[in-house]
Amino acid sequence: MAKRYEKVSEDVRRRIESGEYSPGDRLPAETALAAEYKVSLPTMRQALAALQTEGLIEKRHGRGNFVRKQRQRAERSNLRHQWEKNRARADLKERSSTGATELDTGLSIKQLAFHAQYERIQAPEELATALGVEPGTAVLKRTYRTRSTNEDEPLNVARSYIPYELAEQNPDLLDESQEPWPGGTMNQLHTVGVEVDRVEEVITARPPTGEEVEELGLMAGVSVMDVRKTLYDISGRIVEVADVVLPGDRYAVKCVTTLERW
Amino acid sequence: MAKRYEKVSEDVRRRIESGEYSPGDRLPAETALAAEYKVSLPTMRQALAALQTEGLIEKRHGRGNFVRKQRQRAERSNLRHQWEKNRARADLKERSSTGATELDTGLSIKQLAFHAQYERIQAPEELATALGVEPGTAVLKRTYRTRSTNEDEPLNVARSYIPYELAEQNPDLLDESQEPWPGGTMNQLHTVGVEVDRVEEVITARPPTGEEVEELGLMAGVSVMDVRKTLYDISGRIVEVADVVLPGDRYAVKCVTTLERW
DNA sequence: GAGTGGTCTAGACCACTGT
DNA sequence: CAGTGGTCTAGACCACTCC
Repeated sequence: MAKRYEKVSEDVRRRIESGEYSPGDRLPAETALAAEYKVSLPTMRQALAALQTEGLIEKRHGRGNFVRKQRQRAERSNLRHQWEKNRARADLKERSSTGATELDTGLSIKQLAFHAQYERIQAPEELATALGVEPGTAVLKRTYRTRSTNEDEPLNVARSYIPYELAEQNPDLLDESQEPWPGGTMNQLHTVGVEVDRVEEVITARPPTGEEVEELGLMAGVSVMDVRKTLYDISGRIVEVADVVLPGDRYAVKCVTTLERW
Repeated sequence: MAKRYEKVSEDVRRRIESGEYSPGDRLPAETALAAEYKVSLPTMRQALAALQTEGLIEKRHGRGNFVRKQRQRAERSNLRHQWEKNRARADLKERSSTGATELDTGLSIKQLAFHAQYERIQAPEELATALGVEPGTAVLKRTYRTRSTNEDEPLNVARSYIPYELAEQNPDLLDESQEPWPGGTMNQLHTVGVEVDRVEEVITARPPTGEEVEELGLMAGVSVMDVRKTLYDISGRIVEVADVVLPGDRYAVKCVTTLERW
């Protein structure tokens, strides 16, 4: 009943969990393992691929198979929205001091490299629905890439969409060279008279696309979280929709809900 | 530069996205595709495996490879907590009418099959930290499995942990035959004098373990979300910790944050 | 039983890593 | 250069699904 590669991967898993190999250790070469378990090389590789998918080992071309270390996760809490709103009306000096991503990661502003790209697009079907506008409406699309300068691995990619009609009320908002904008989106919206009332975030999980594996430097066998954030102003109008892609092994999303008292 | 299996999977992806094959359609047999692309069968299979990992196709043993349909997602909103708290003090009739999972899925209470299992355990290290108690403290562990009676696929698995000291104040809370408890955990806690003040949920994403693939009937190439929920009462004490595993292709987690007004 | 995908083998050759 | 994993082949045989 049990397939050979399953038996093999079970045994290797057992050996890792028993501590015979610790996080960071290199496993014996695939040829050596194949000989030890008396299976062909492709079968051995299938067994190891299963462990990689589970996130237990990490394959490094030309170097070996390594027991994976548990990474420390950055935590992205929804409390950041109140924090950001509070800062939206603060003075320039305070707004410049730190941003929301630094809050998540615990890194200082100098350890984060930041790249923004602006574009004027016409809203396709799905986006128009999300923004509550007619398809084809002009929208300011902003693409952000955040990297840590220590590790060269990127942290996340975000795409933000704002009705063009809203953004053009302040020409500075159309200029990508102003990034990183001190005080973030909440301050930007404040400059065009918008007060944000409610933030809705919808989180889903899926395997990364091949493109994202490249872009985010992901290991095979890692999931990503899609976070779609929708900002409503105090009149109930949607003022921003943003899609953030977070590596599943490096991020946790925290959602704090305070309940009404009895 | 480009590997053959990548070229092949790219082309098949293009053909699917162009609409040559629609969701639900069967692709040609692997042997036929291998011949068409002039690659060996294993290479063809590697190309298809990549598309499976991306969630684009679904392999069905003995039947063929099918273009995957986008499933409808159940949405698990944090508004459910306020909703549940409001019902915790309602009368039995109202509490019995429907529960939080029905709220998420839009299914009626009769379409959901429910299985609960209770256990008294001693808190291991990690759990003790999460509950804010000493390791070894007695804890009531409750395992819930929810299935839809239409589709035979299970919806989710949840494990809940409550300090035993708290649960034993009401003997009914120790009896698994009382499940499904009308009014849910918030009502259960209410019977021992606890008012919940704050809910914290931490969401992470990862590939499923082999066990979960079995248990939740997942396809290979699907991610799962781990939701760790922590309930605080009005004195700041932790009264429940729960771990929920949600299939990434069938669930979305929604987090609504209402901000203070200027 | 015919057709499909799943497992497994034995071995060739390529690409990356470190010395 | 030696050692390691990555790609690819050609083909045998097994397991599942449907008619």
